[in-house]
Amino acid sequence: MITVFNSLSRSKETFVPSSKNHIGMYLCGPTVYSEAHLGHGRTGVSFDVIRRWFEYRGFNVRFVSNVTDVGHITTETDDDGVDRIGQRAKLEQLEPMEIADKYMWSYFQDLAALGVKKPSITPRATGHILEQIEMVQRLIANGHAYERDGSVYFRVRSFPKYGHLSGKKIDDLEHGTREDVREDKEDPLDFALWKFAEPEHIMRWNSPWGEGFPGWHIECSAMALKYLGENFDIHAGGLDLQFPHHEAEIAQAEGAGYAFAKYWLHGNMLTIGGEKMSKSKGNFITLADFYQQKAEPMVLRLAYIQSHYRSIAEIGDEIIEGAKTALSRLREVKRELERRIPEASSGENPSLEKALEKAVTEFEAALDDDFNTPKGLAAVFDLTREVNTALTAGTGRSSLEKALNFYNTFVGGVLGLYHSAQSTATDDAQLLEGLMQIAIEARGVYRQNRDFSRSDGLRERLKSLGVTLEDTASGTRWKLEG
RNA sequence: GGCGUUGUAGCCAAGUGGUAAGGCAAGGCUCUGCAAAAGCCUCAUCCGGCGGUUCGAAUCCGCCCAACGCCUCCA
Repeated sequence: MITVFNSLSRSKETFVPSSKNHIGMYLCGPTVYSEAHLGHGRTGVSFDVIRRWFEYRGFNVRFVSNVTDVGHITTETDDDGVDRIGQRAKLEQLEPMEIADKYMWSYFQDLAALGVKKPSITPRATGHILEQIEMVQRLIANGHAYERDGSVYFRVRSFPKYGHLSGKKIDDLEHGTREDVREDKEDPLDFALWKFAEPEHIMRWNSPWGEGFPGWHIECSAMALKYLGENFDIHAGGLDLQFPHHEAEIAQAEGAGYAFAKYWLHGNMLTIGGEKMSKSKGNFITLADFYQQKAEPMVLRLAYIQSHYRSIAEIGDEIIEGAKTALSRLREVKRELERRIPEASSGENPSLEKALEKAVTEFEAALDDDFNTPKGLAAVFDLTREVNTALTAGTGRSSLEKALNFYNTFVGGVLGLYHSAQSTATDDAQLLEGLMQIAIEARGVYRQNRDFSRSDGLRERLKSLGVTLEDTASGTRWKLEG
């Protein structure tokens, strides 16, 4: 039984899928007008693990995650509000669509490096203009929307549930709203479904209301309904999208007469120096820079997973350093299992069997409980100590095989921590292995002759190239980095 | 101003009524030619502060302090 924290009820609920073994899940993706940063990575990884957990539990997940490639206006109230994609296009002297494509692909690449699985479907807003127009028409017909000078607005007051998801009262909102509102709206709360395109606006489409472009919120409603149908299971996104984006999505979908998502999941933000990392604050670190300057992607993935997806997470250098060591521990135990299993004596190792049973039980309970990855990791590390002890004894092959299976299933399959970025070509890997054997043999001769200055010198030179040698009872082995 | 979240060891982070998981760092030890890896041991009488409820609270209630988030584009 899986329990999920549903933002709609603000409490943990038993997850009841809409059909026995199929789950529909929608995740709001980014607007692709600049490089993805650590925050995008966190949301990607959080919901990737959640998706993988559902799959582990036997569900077939249709995971839809969009990319927003229409440039939306920065502020609705401001006349000098700019279209971010258009602005960037001018800056880089490219077509708006070139900007969208450029950053969409870099986003995919940065997330793929983190081991985030591809969505089942990645719809783009510009590819669903018709669906959005149709939805706006339905909203007008239902009395939830109205047209003004080529723009169409959602009539927030016509949808009493507006504010439920984020726990906001419409009347409180109004007080906080700035007074410099566009006069063409009936109510300052109303939001745009379709915007009239000023002559200088490049991205524009024909519509029943003239040339314009869709509002930000409508794409997700339209695309989620198109690919997941009514009443799908999960709608997810960053907490910063809860209001107004998700609130608007619900209003649009239900206002148009459709049932919408049953569970709303929100991932929390990342902070840097105690402050939220965001594009608007400019205090972000891009994923690409992180990989280049700080650590490999898997270190970041582990750092993310070490905190719960609903908690605020601070990503500092100390955490990254810690994650490096912890990741290496998880990799080493798996490698050592693979090395030692062929030569281990057959049979079971009773204490390891017991530890395995405990680890599986605890890991499953942790992930079933609103995807508690830090708790799941604790179970993994507890087991790791037991496995290393068993490896020293070198007995119980069948137990060691079970342990290896644990790492592959949970650490690799569910947590996704064994994804390797460096896809060294097979030929190169074989060459490297061969060369290393020669180096190790040569050093072995020095060691046999007790010529330690030479053997240590060799080890140092390899170390400076990023190759570490370890002398063990069963011979010398090597690994890259660290 | 409105709504909300958080405060657990040097750092990160679970726990959320029954007496403090896990990771990193630090110190000691075992093994080893040395190193690394691995293992063992140590490392919060205490969970922002003050009161209250209870046989019993980090966990529930109240007040206070601090930080952060949303209310505007944002994962």
